[in-house]
Amino acid sequence: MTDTRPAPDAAGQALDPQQLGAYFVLMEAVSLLQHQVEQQLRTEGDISYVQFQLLARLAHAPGHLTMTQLADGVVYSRSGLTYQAGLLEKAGLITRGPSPDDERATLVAITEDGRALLDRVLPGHIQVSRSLLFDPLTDDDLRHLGDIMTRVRDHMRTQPPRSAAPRKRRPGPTSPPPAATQS
Amino acid sequence: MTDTRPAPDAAGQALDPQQLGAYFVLMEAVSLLQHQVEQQLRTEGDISYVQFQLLARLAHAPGHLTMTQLADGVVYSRSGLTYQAGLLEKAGLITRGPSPDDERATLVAITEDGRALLDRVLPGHIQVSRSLLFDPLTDDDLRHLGDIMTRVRDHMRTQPPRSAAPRKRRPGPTSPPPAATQS
DNA sequence: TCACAGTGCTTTGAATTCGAACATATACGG
DNA sequence: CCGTATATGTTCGAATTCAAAGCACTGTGA
Repeated sequence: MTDTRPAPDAAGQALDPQQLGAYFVLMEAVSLLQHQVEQQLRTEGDISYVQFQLLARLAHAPGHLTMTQLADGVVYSRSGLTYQAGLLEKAGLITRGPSPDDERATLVAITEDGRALLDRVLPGHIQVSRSLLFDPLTDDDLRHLGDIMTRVRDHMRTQPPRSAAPRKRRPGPTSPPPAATQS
Repeated sequence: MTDTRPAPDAAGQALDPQQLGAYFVLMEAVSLLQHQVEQQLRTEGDISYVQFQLLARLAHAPGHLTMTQLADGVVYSRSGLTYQAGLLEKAGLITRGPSPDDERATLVAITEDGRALLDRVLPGHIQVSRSLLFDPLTDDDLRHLGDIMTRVRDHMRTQPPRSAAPRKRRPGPTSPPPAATQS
């Protein structure tokens, strides 16, 4: 076998096969889960997983949310959100209106129909998740999994800019050259 | 099924809030991770995550793989794989050829250029994964995560057929299939 | 040999997604 | 008060994805 394994640049360690394996199996399992979940949502509520996420976040939000807040919460590009919001508004599941404070902002809220749809699909959604994800896990596994992923999520949320924000507020300790975009 | 009618608002659900939380945070964290990883692969190797997965699987495979084997391994529709294989072949990263045994089968293999590309992007790929995923985790966390997701993956792999849309059991209005679905 | 079901892959059409460019609105410095 | 930079949302074009339909081959039974 050709062992073409060039030593990684400077800082390179031989990659932990255990880390690599955990990472790959994580991505694979989530992909599988997402496919099944998507199919379930489409069958029962005729919505996609993204739309489900949007509705769920709006349902849990206190009042209205701006488009950017919503996109950030769901890990989504703003243009993609515009598209989905158009669909959801046309379906009567959400409302879009101007903000009294900022003329440029658009406030989004869920409608009663949206809440009803969410309530209708949620049980089945949970059932699928349970049979695929929770079934082979013990309570301890589940607690550990939630704990682990929460830490990972929080860690990632502090690191990178999301959606398309070039620089909202980025206290980067090692990013002095913001690539002077001046003319 | 019919008595599951909890209050629409938060709180009272027959659904485990802990399960739900673990599930949601899992999906969110993986989404974030995938976005970052995708960006890294695009920057360093000008490939998508799917293409990276395909190359990685081919690199680890003993010889050639059929399209279906490859699609199943990567959680992918076969038509989508045709598209990506076309791109990868055009880029000279893989080869497609007929099978000596089955005329209808297409055997796929990675080229030297493909291996070289993989070796070039892998270190950066691992670095991103490490800084985002492994960094906030202990070795024990990582071991547990790999174990958990492996079990979940295996569990899901036994349940539903992926990619290969079961054309075997066509639920036609006539001629009920006489079962006996054996491999 | 022939018909027919089963398998492997590709083509097609529609839907979804993102990044870049755009129009508008706000904040800041002079 | 103007001029520039920044923020917000939308539009546009390109890329990607999937399911359904189609084509080609295989294997089995009559």
